[in-house]
Amino acid sequence: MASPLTVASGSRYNDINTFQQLSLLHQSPRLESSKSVGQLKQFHAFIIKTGSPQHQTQILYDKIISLSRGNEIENLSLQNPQVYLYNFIIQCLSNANPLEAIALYREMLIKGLLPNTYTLPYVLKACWQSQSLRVGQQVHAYSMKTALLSNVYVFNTLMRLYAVCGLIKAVHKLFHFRQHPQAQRDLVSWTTLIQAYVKMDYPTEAILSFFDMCQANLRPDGMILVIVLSACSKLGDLSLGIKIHRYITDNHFNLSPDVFIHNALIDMYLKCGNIPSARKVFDEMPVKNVVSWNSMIAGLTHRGQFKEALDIFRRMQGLGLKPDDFTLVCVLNSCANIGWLELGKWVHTYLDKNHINTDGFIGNALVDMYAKCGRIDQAFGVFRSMKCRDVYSYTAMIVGLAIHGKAWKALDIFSEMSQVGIEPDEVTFVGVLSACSHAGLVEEGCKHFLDMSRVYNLQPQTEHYGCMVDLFGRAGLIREALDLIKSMPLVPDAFVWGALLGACKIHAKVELAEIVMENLVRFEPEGDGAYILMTNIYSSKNRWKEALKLRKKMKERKVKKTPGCSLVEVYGEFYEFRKGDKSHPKTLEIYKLLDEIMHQSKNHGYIL
DNA sequence: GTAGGGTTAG
Repeated sequence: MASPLTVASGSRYNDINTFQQLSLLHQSPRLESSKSVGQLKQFHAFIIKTGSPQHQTQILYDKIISLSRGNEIENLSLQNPQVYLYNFIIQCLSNANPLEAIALYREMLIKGLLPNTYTLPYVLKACWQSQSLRVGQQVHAYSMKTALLSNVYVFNTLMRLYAVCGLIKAVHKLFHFRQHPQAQRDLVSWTTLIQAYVKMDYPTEAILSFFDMCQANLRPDGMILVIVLSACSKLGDLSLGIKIHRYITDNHFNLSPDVFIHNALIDMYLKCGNIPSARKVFDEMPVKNVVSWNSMIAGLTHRGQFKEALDIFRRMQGLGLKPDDFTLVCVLNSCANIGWLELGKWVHTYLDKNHINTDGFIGNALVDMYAKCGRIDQAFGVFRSMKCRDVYSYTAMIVGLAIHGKAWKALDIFSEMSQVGIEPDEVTFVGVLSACSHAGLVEEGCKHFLDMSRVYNLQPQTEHYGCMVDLFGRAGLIREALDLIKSMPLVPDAFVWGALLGACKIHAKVELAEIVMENLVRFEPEGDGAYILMTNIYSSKNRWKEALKLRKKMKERKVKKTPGCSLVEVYGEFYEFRKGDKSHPKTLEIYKLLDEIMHQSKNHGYIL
């Protein structure tokens, strides 16, 4: 006779295959009249098979509780009907109501029922869902006492608990613990270990474990290769990535249509800086999904290829594919970087039209886009309309206000941030300090710089020292700027020396500039900024000989001057202009208009 | 009836 569990995939319920029908089923009296565990099992299997939404399992749970209070349980032929029912209910609740699931597990123990290898994985899942690590550790102890830990499902789920809680040492210890060698380790155990390393930012350990796994004669599957590729991405190790790619192609475990592998390859090639290979995988993959497009767009954005990223987005739209949150965040990021306000506004309208929630990533990206595209008021509007604001939202707003020279407003937002209890991070302080420096707020800048370590336990990095040097330098406090550099616990880098050289230019400190210049060239031998700035300093003092000498030195050292470039977008078309550029067909009209703007600016009192 | 996958920000 067939087991009742096979019925769900058999003939009896084949006609029921949608959630709507499932929901009707729950409202029908059929379940109420289920008087045997056999029928319950059928429903159970059915619900698991169809992935019923949580509110429906809640309905089922209530019904089962009422059933189990009846006498039917006593008449059942199952070995352990009560444990079975508890397992089932705990499983149903482990997502939607994990604390209740844990309470039921405790109830089982109090009643003297023995949890089995099915119970513990569900309870452990409830533990990470409800962040109940302590309970998880109790389950760990119980599993050792009862030898249930030797079951590979219990073992793997326990590893996952520690991985989800970020306890990488506990994951490692559990995996390698020699005192319970009876614990089986399968491909899932290795996957959990390797993924935990990747998630916790230990990509080298992930790769080493992968090699250990291969040594142990386990054959990797598609899932583990995806994780290993993401470790290569994190390492930026192209040659390793290529080796894994070759391994996949040579062994092609029927993986050729695996969209996950292809997406991971695209991400790996882009993060490792090989754009042509990423494009090749993308163009040749047989099946693409939205993540394939997102990986391309995100990867190109990450590499600073904003126009190319938006070209991919246009191709996606041309094919009528629907973008998701990831796509739109990347698109907004590219818009922010090239100043394409019109496309950014289009994304905003799209979000409104499709009733997409602008909290979280999307809202933060909108704030950043508007601020960087020069629309600080709109940025502020979006910021205020967000129901949930996090450290990223506040930072985007503060940095935006700093760029626009609205220092006091930036400081207001910063104090609002601490009032609502959101902790600033290092980037927030870059915004705060640069706001102070642009507005010449020396006292406020010093206070916030000291607060970083005193109040927020954040160690200033070279960017923060750079901001402070800039702040002192602009205010003419060269002595203070020099003292700060001398007191630095870090080696001053190009950011710091560059700020000081800028100050030398403003205040015409030629001798100091010469010393700073030497330092700066040591850090950035290929950079042209220091040479240009220094040449300008000599020229401003009419020391033409030195200026010429420096230009000659630049030539000798083969330092090339990067031409300044402006990017203007008109109706979706981009126009690039370089110094003295006369390549545009409407050059005459453009220069005429520029002259007019210069003239009017001078009339309004601007010094050009 | 149980466990493991890729892409996003300042």
